[in-house]
Amino acid sequence: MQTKYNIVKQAIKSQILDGTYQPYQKISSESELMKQFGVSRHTVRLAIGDLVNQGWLYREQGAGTFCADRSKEDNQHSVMQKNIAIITTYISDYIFPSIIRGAESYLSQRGYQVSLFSTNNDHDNERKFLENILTQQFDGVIIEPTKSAVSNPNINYYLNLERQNIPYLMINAFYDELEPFHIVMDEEKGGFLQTEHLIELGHKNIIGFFKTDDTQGTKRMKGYLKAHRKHNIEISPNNIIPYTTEEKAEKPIEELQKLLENTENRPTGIVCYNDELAIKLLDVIREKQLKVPDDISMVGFDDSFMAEVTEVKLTTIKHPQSEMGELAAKVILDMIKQSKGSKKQPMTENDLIRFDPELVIRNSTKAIK
Amino acid sequence: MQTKYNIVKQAIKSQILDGTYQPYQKISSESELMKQFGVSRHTVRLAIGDLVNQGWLYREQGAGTFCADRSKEDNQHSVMQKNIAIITTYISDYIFPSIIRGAESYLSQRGYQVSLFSTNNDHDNERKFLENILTQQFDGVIIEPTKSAVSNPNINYYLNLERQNIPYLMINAFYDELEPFHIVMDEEKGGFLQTEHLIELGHKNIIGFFKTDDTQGTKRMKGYLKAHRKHNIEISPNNIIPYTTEEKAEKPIEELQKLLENTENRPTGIVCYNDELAIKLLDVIREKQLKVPDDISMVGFDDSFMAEVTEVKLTTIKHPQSEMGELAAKVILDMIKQSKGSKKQPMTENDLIRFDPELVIRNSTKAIK
DNA sequence: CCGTATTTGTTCGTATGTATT
DNA sequence: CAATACATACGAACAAATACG
Repeated sequence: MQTKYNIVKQAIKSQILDGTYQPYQKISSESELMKQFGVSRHTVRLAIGDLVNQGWLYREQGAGTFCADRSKEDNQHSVMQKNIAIITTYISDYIFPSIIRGAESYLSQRGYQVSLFSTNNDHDNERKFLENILTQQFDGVIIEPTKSAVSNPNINYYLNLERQNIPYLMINAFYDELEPFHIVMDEEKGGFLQTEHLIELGHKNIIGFFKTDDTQGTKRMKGYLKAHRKHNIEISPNNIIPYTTEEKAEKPIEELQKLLENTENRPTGIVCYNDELAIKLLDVIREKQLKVPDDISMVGFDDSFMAEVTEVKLTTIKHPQSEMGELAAKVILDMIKQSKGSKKQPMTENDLIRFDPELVIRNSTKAIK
Repeated sequence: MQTKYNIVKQAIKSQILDGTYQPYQKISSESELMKQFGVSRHTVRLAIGDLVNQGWLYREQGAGTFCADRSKEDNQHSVMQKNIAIITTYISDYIFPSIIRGAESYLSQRGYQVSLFSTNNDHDNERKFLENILTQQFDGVIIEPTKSAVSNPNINYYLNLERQNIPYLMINAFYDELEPFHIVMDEEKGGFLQTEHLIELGHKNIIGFFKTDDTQGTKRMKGYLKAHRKHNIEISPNNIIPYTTEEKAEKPIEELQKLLENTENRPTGIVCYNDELAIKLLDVIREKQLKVPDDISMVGFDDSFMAEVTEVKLTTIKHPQSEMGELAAKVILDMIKQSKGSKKQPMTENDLIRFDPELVIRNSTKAIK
């Protein structure tokens, strides 16, 4: 017991216990302790190392060694695995697997474990998962909001996450009421680019298909309207076709069939909510013996693998997919670090990262004759 | 993570997890480890120190360092959440998201939490995840084997899962040496059906593209050969084109381009490893101004959404995807129940479930003139 | 039981790298 | 950019406990 490092250890521990060092307060640096106790640096490090392992102190490279806060010493976190939860709407949706991949690979390389939850766009499921996450020890949560355009009944659960100091961030969309940290695309600009591209090619009769139960769809629609206004093109209300998740399998197809039967005033351009829909509508157009892009131009959204799968390579908007996932992973780890670093950052500036959309021109669009 | 002491640490931990070191067994002495890893004693002691702190080892002065017994470790597991791990090769691969969805929805409805790991078809990653799973408290594991056709260096980890009484099952393929419970398709029959379909349509010159670093590919190839033999059709060795995961982006495309240049003896049928490849090869055929199915018939595999995405709707083999995931989830829960029910079932009968493949005929195949 | 070799424990010195302020 | 503080790594020495012939 009379080892030098043990003496140093006891001395430091005493100072913690008698309140000389308060939680989050910096203790003497290693070189100061060397002088104080007249021992080598190695000995000091041994002493501090033991105290760190026992949860009395924590070290920060470049900054110093600090007194830990043992007041909220819930569980045995020291040995616990680091856990991140990802809540998505649809696991097998064609975009989200890539986002998950980006996040999973970044996180697992850093020793985090990723748990996956899929709401199937149902608020009840979302609630169940949030309860789950609150009950357990998750270090952070990445959420793709369920039905982001309609009001969310689970707001309280998110507020509870904040209260429990569990960082979360939203991806693709976010609930307005919460003003959470979020990573999204500039959807409105995306919709604008889609539409303006067609307008610049001379199209005037442009149909827009938008899924309007998430904010992505409503914002893309806004961009569609904006492009029309900017170029002083009149919009027929019939040219906007909104649909919900439940209707997505049928309604857009039926509506397009109706529109194409009207031979005299047939639309020449189509703005699609995403590539998936574009591919489906392509089939409708083929059935009517029409050609893309000769008879009708169409623009997709997401630049998913689907864009290059058919004989018609889609003009579309680039979605950063896996980079977005990786960034989300990076940001959530930052947030975790900050939330553990004592005082909360006031989050003054814009709590968001917005990706700029980019038009990828392939051959589903063509200038009008 | 690439610090020397961390390398030593991981190496020792691996040997604990793969069973090289059993509880209470003495590990190499510090001086031996110094020689083994070519590092200083200080570094070795750092590594061992960490592992001691984490409860993997314990030291006895004068005697040595020993492997700890973690089996009867405290834990309030009874209150713990139920956890299932899923290890896949590629998260965003076009089939696997559906399988995961099936499993996730079944498991989460029953209060289990699903953790996801993606190996990117790399054995090192697989090992890392297995170590992870062994370290924590998982109730069961669903695994899509990485590079199932080549011998697996992580067998010891699977054996350790058994030793720790953690049930696991394999999906899509399995490692032969382990004889694990597994859920697969009858891949050979699938390959047979693909090929026989073309033969019955009068095709004789049929190219087969097979990814041969997983067992699915080699078995489908076997079916391809069997169909030829059954119908007494000679096989040119040049008609079989094997490729590995690493080559999949280039080799099949280049090989097909070469084959199509040979105008006098052009193949009339193509059997594809999967729909994804079929779609890619379709592009090659289009470039050569040839038509599917008029000039060339092709058969895909998996009946994924890709099969109906182009103007040519693929004839393909139906893959049960999400049902397979759900079944895997069901079975793993059964296995967990059994493993907790004291005595092990002898697993007498066939420890497997095999899905029967089914041909889906669309319009990428046509009788030869 | 003794003595010696082995093995871990403690301590010092030195040097270089990397993160923070 | 420079100074500061912790992180990693090498080398050396002696102490204390243990194993074993």
